[in-house]
Amino acid sequence: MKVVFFGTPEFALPTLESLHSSSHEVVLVVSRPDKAVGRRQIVTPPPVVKVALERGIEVFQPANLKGEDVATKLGEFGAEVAVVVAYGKLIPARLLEVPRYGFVNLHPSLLPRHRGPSPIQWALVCGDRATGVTTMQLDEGMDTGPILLQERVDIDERETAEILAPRLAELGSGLVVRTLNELETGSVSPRPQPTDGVNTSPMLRRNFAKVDWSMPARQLVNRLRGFTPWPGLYTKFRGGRLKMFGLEEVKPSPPGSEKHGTVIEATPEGILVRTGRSTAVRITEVQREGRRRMPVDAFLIGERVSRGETLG
RNA sequence: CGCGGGGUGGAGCAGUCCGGUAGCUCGUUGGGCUCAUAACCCAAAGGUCGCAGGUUCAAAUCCUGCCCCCGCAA
Repeated sequence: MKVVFFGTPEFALPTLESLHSSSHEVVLVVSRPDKAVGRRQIVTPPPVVKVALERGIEVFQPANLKGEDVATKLGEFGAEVAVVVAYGKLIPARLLEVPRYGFVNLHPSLLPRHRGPSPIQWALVCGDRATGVTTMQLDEGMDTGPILLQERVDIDERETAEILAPRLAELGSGLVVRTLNELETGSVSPRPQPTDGVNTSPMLRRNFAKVDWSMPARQLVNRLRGFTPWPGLYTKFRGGRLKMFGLEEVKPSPPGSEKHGTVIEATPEGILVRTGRSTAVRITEVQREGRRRMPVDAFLIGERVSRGETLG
């Protein structure tokens, strides 16, 4: 099939690559405009654009999809199907009818769970033991379209979004190719999403990174897993930010009734901090502003932290 | 030119404003104490103070340029 690919960040790369080397033909890549990126604010094309150009695929980066030219473009390139993987903007309903096979979307969750913009992260934050990838037919709603294929994976207890995302990207790339194959042969048909277990999660925000020590330990650990590498998790420490990279639940919970965020103990093993519902966490890896990331024993040599000090 | 912090023995930091023999904690090595120890005591080794240039009698410290790391913001 002639495919128009909509995608922007790294997550979309495996699917683009898989399609490119499949029996289908990627005739056009639609991506978001270049933007200023990094510490120096250098205007850079999205990952998908870089790869598309390397593969000699035509690229289109409209500021928005509302204009007439997008539908025209799809027609021009003879698109039979559009594949959307983390494009970054809602596809206007008007466009959905243009390709014969419509728009196929890869969504990295087991829909209808974790609809919305950051399903991988929220699966971790929620402490899910499994997640997956879903291909679906886009409709005018937000991740509400009928399901085509779905594949489930277990989540490792220590896994972070940084590890899980590429795993799902890889898994999803295969699923997308399979979906197109089956659409072509007519061996798959869209079925409506179950009405049970619907759940929509919000976009991750920068301010989620500030730790709320009144949350129970387990939840904080899960948030760190989901928020790695972005937006991360930090607390206030002596007037600056202290990013946390290693966090574990302390079990059994040490007794005591300190206020949330109080240091119970600081040893080379870690900084024990009181958290919600009488739980506690152990911080094992940190990074101060302007400093390098380091294990907590190294941190404690330069910064004397003692019991009773409060964080946050 | 988006804002800002940092680069000092193996590790983490202080010293830089107000130039004048490089310091702290940890680690390492040797010795001691001890039934014993990751604990304690004593001693030692280990540094072109990111790189280059400049000012000065004298530069980690002041000036200029460059490299690298990081926080914020996007």
